Amino acid sequence: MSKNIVKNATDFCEKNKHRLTEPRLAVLKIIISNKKPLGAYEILEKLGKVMDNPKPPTAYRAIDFWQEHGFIHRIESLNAYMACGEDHNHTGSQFMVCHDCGNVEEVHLCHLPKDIEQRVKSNGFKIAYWNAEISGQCEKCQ
Amino acid sequence: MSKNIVKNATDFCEKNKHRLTEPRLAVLKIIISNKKPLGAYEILEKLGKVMDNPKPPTAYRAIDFWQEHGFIHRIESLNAYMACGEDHNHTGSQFMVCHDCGNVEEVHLCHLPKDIEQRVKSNGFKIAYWNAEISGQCEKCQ
DNA sequence: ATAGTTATGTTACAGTATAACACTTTATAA
DNA sequence: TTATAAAGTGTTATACTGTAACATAACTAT
Repeated sequence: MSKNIVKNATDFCEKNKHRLTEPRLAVLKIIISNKKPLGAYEILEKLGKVMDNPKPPTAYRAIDFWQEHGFIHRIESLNAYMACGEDHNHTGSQFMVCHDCGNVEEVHLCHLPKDIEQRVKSNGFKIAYWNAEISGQCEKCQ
Repeated sequence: MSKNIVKNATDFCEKNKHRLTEPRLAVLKIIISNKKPLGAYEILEKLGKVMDNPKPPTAYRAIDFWQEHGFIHRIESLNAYMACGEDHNHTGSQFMVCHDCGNVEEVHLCHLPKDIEQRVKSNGFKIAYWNAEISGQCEKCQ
């Protein structure tokens, strides 16, 4: 599973002539190997166990890179990042966030639900992508 | 319109025995009187024209107060706050965010769209509220 | 080889948010 | 009616999150 993401990322970089550099690979692995979303400075700290004294921009650049290309998502309400749970590339992301245990699970929907789409289109708005965060209690915490 | 919100807020405070203090009222008015969402430090700066040298917690406390009670919403992707565009109280908020002009418009949907609800329920997740930010281009910017 | 491009290393700082504690105001009730 | 509790503010300091800017290195393609 994690291996699969790394494989996909490697292929992606080759195909698109992006460099799979040390900080990029390390940051991706750190994010993949955590079930819960990680803050940038948590990532940076873990990165420090693998690189010599990395600075914030090193972490942020790698985070931005993977995010731009859809391998990780940012959970806005937590200022945190986690691996994309889908196997295909997509911009925009939807999550269930458990406010008891902090677990976050992706609920990806390829298409904007009709109800919203209708409302948005009636405003003449042209959708690029959409993010949603659904807060509540996960099954385990009930 | 703005008057209406202040009226609603005043009534709300009376009914619920919350105090409509100077910083609270001033912050609400500042947010109401701006069409676009404002950052906390923008609010703080404007607050400084009405109060003597207010500090961040003064602004944040008032912001948190109105947000908790549904009078304003936070736009996570912008770290900014704007008045609720609906006339009724609701937690959770949905917005269209124009990435050209920066305008933000509320598209409130009382109920979570069926597609999402189904996905979420199939995960055994209990929804408390949900936020969405739809990015794209507003009508004017096309 | 050399130029152009992509990416990193580093310093410094900007922007966002909160902990903690002393003080004031308001409501409650002994 | 004063004492007490509860709600809210003032203030200092600091924590957390993110980026600008510039020098250097590593690939790419002639």
